[in-house]
Amino acid sequence: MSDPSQPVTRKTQQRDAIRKAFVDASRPLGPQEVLDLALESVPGLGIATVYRTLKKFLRDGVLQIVELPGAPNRYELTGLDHHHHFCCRACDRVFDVDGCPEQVADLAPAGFELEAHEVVLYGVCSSCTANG
Amino acid sequence: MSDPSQPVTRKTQQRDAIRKAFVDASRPLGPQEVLDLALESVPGLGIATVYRTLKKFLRDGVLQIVELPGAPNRYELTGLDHHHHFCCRACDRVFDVDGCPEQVADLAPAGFELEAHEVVLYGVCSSCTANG
DNA sequence: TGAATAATGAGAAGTCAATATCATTTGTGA
DNA sequence: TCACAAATGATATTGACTTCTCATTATTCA
Repeated sequence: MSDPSQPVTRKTQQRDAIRKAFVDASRPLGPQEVLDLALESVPGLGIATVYRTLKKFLRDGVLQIVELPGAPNRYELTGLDHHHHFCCRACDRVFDVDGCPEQVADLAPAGFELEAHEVVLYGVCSSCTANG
Repeated sequence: MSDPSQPVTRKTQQRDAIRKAFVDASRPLGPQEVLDLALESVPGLGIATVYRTLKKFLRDGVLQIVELPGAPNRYELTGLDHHHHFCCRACDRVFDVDGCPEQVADLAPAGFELEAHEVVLYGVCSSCTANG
């Protein structure tokens, strides 16, 4: 479990706050969003620590990257069921979407080896629809 | 047809070569790919001209942007039928994929307004499969 | 509690795609 | 052919996101 090439991990307020941000949000978060949310728990938290922690959580398998077209990377907790994402064009937040169109696997041209796929929905989320 | 806010458009070797690159390739191209392909027609072509021309072609409706997760923008000719894209992880080229999973429209959560969607396939293209 | 050292915060520095600058070249209509 | 202005090529610059540096702080365990 311990990797001798990595220093011993300590438990810190900052890391707890960052982990908590993901658990509470239940949606993919970008670095700035993580900072904004975690600042509520740890005033003074810096963006550098957010980036460092995201990187560490990736290494540790706590988080995984969510890449979206034309947008900076988001991060989400690992271990979720296969799902896709909805980007709200009004608030720029990203939400999880359950399910997956089965025919996706049939789209690949003949002779192409399909290894993975992404489905990204765009529109307006329910809270923006209500408030907008 | 002519926009008085824009200078008179001239016909140049460079623009012809860039347009030709898209027609010949029949797939989305990134700026560097465009440069590489168009250099065969116009030695000395610069990357700045490629960017300028892509922007102009976007304004003119000749090209449209293809945004892909975690990758720089590609561009493709407008007027194609609705389609999606396949990214080859070996050669990093992007190919068009005909068709669309119909159930995509059903994925959006209740209360969310779906306006558009993207489907991106990842894998190995046929030529890389053959040569790899 | 105290030494060792991991972690942090602030700001500098790096990356990389995309844009701006400017002297030179080239296309176009007269 | 000429004169004007659009277009180009080389390069500097921007802008955003991310990483690095280093002095300081905080955690851990003997």
